[in-house]
Amino acid sequence: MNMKYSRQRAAILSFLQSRRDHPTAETVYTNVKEAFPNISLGTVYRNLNQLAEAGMIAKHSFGVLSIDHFDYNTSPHYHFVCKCCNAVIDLPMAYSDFSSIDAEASEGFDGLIEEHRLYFCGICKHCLDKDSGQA
Amino acid sequence: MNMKYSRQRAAILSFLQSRRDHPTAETVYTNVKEAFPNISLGTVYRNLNQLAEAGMIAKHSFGVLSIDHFDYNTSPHYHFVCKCCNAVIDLPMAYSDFSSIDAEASEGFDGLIEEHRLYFCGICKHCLDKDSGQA
DNA sequence: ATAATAACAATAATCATTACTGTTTTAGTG
DNA sequence: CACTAAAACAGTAATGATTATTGTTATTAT
Repeated sequence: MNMKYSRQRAAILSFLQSRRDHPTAETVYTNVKEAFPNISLGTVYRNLNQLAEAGMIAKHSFGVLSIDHFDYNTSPHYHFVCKCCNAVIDLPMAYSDFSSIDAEASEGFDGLIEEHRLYFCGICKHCLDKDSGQA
Repeated sequence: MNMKYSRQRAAILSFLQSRRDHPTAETVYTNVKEAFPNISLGTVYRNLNQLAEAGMIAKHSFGVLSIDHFDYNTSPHYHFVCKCCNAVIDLPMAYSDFSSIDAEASEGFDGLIEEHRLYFCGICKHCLDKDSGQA
């Protein structure tokens, strides 16, 4: 589990830190490629997964999307996914508002509930404006 | 959009109806194969998606799982995913208990929230019993 | 019975992600 | 500072679930 420093990983982490829009591995790749022209997509995936496993970033897999998204913000919060442009957006709603949800779900259930996964779907502001202009 | 009858689709639907455990396309395939030995996996996928689009079954994609699951029960309800055996289990918790969650999430958010996706993760009864026996 | 079209089986293609291979970096030790 | 073991790299091949394509068969309405 010894994690050695690498300039590529530092660049990946620093890029993620600069973004609020939960980039995909592909997006990280094309951006970090500017500083490291022959970085490999596999390297990006490997480092993103390592960083996520170390708890330094978060990896979000939404059922409605086929691509994973990565987030520098590891504090628990909820997301919104636009079914129109597939954007992933942070919600202002506090995580603590639903902290009791696991206990509620446990009632009448035999297994051990450890966590919940919750996100919201709809149409983002940008797509709403765009579509109303077309109608 | 005209949907013609097919014995294969009827068999797929009838198999799903007989199960409460949200089978995967692969499981549907191997089971329907008994009555239709040369049915194709592509046929199973196509029909499952058609049935889901027609609202006759539900398709569940969980971010923690890489495989889709299909459900004859289309009434909205929540699920539990075992991180040990990957089983998908219905929860007794009523869907209506969280019907106001979309409105809560909308507060302070610009876009249009149309639905939420919620499921729970942990360890199922079966795996809990199995693991305690090993320790 | 016929003809239009949906569905089929078989197979190839897609796409995100992971695994493999031989080389290069890193970091700890003398 | 050289040396060495382990980790990381670039490049590329493989994986696995799902979707698309193709030529044939089944369904349904006239």
